[in-house]
Amino acid sequence: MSEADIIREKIIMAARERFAHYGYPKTTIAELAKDCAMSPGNIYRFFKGKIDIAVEIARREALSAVEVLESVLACPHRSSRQRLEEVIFADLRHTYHLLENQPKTVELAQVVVAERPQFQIESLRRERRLFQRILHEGVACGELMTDSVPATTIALHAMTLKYRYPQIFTKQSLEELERELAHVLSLVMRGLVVPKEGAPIPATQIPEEDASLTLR
Amino acid sequence: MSEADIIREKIIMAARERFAHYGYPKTTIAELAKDCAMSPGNIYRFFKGKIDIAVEIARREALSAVEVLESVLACPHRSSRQRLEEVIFADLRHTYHLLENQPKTVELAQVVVAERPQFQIESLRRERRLFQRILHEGVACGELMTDSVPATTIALHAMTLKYRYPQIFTKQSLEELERELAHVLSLVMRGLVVPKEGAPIPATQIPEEDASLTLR
DNA sequence: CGAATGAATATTTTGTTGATTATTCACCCC
DNA sequence: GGGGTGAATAATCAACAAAATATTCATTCG
Repeated sequence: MSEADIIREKIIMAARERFAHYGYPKTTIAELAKDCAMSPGNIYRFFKGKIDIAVEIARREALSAVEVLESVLACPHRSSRQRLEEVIFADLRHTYHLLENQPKTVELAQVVVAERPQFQIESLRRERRLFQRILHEGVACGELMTDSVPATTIALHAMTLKYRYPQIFTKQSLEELERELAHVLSLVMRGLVVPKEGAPIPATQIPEEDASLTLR
Repeated sequence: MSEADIIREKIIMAARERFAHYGYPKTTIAELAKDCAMSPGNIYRFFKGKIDIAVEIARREALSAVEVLESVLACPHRSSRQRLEEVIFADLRHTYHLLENQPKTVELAQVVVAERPQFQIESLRRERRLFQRILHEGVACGELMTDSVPATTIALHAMTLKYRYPQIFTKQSLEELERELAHVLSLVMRGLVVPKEGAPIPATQIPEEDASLTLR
């Protein structure tokens, strides 16, 4: 790691602290500079502007969130259906807890999205890719059936939109949202899962909160 | 209709005009009063406040929108599946066109919802009831299958959320949204429709724009 | 000469004031 | 006295000024 990268990290760490404690707008470049024992001007040798520091922090946050979700893929003894369901539930819980407990992190994300719409598009794309991989696997091993994996991915993603931005739409509690999501998934799975020997497709069960899937 | 009701109507009509032309915030009570050849104070004998005039207008708008959708119920020669699909497509198109062509109407709705959150809850409830009726019929006549009509209603409603507030989430064109919605509905219907004699459940076709289902 | 500074400038936010507008109410009219 | 008025008051908005902050860049430092 080059000298420059180390300084860059230092700035990011200082910003992470301040953004988390006081929020993005209340954090000034002058303060950040002081934290890093440098002049305000010097910050600009490492970042084009204040917003770019926020973008980098939000990008890492988003990447680590998807990585956690990806651990579901590696986990054996789970059907494709279970994987899909667990990923979607984990996502709901993660966002819900963020909204509840880390308002400053959410605020940061909102500022970044407002300034850089591309950021959200890419985050959503990453998540869709995860869905798509699970669907692909499921079709390959005969657990799932679909005409078109890409089309089903988009449909699945659109159908679960509400559970990706909870609280924005409703004031429902996490419990309500989970119950509702279970119904949504039950319905979807009836059209997606290959039935086993005449047995009907069972309803979705709300999975256990898995600590390893809970961020932070 | 009592004398008071007639005056009330006069105020509503005048407000409708002005709200549509100049928007809610730019319309003053004084102007409204002048339009109705009365004093500003007299308006308050018919409405508790300015916002209540907007609520009444929005309420009528919402009721007439649902009424138009209800005409699908009366229409014969259509399966329950078709009815559900047509209602959801009509809703998407209606909202999309509103957003595109009647920004002032949308603004009015936003003001009302901001001030009276209950308004939105009730509008959504009305729509859900419509879904529920179609589902009920479909189950009764053996076209649809579900464990629980109420649960499926809620699920269906949640899954199609994106198409009820298009443009708010994405910048997709109506054509894209319709294609996407068709995929969503295809997937859902596979879990909802009773198959006919071993024949697979066909994919959803994007219905014709039906002039009688297009408001205004 | 590249790295860093901090004063100078541009932009954004905040605060203040005056004007506009919503709402009330004491009073009038038929 | 029910139906209405319009001036008085309260609340909100808009325009502007002041302050704070982001960003730049000529200059200094090592």
